[in-house]
Amino acid sequence: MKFFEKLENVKKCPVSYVLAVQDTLNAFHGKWKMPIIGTLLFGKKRFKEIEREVSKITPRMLSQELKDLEVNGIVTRTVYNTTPVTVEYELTPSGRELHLVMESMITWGLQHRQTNIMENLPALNMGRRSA
Amino acid sequence: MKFFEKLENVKKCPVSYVLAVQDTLNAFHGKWKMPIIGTLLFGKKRFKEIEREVSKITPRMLSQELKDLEVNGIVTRTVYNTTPVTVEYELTPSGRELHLVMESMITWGLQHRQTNIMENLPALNMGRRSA
DNA sequence: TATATCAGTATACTTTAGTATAGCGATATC
DNA sequence: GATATCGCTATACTAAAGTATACTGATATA
Repeated sequence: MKFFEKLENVKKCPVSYVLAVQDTLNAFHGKWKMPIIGTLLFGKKRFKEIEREVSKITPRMLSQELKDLEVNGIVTRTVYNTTPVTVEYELTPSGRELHLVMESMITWGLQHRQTNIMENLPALNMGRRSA
Repeated sequence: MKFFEKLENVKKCPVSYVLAVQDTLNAFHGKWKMPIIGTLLFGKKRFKEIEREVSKITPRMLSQELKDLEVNGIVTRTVYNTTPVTVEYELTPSGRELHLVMESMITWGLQHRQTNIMENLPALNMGRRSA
């Protein structure tokens, strides 16, 4: 995927690429999906486990986001007929592949901080996203 | 950056990585930053040019997002002393590097659609983000 | 009998994000 | 003299995202 290496090629950027980017941003959309996916990269987890590990999330938000991720093919939900009921959430293969996107984000983020931390510290206080 | 290749390593994931991911998501945060960055990958542009090329954006949002991107070190703003005044927006080197993140998003998005389009079409209607 | 756990849902609320519309002052064109 | 362009800002609004708090029913533990 070296398509953008020649910047002229950006002009040939097809609609399907725009949709692909949108889908990816959607996977991380909102305040909670990233930490949820992050914790599930460690392995499958139950509802209450995720709730405990994702700091400050309410059950309402967790429930909503897990449904969203399920509908979008990023996690699977499995109910076990125990008492009380056990529900396990696990990343799909596609969901697990998100770690590649996260790696590119880590690379960019680290580089960006390095090149900006000298000149304009205030830049890094932007974080609308940070609670 | 093969850190996550061994999944056990995820457990060692340092705080700086979390911040890096947050910074990157921040760069794309909201409805408009992605299309703005996208259009600026073609080269530097003036305010009105961007307004024309990013469909349906209002000057209020464009102004706000450009400020945000500037403060975050992703675009530069240059004022030329012409009449009427000319203002040019351009991606910083760091901003240009975002195309790597976008590539990984394209790769994931295309793959994800391929593996999901057979089984559950409804999944791809999720798009909260799409206007 | 009282309390806790499981996986959530219900209701009401606050905060943040985005939209709609109008306007600025200087200059250039009709 | 009327209108258009430049790069925005001001005000008022709607819609979306997120929070707070309480609650469910079955079971297990104290």
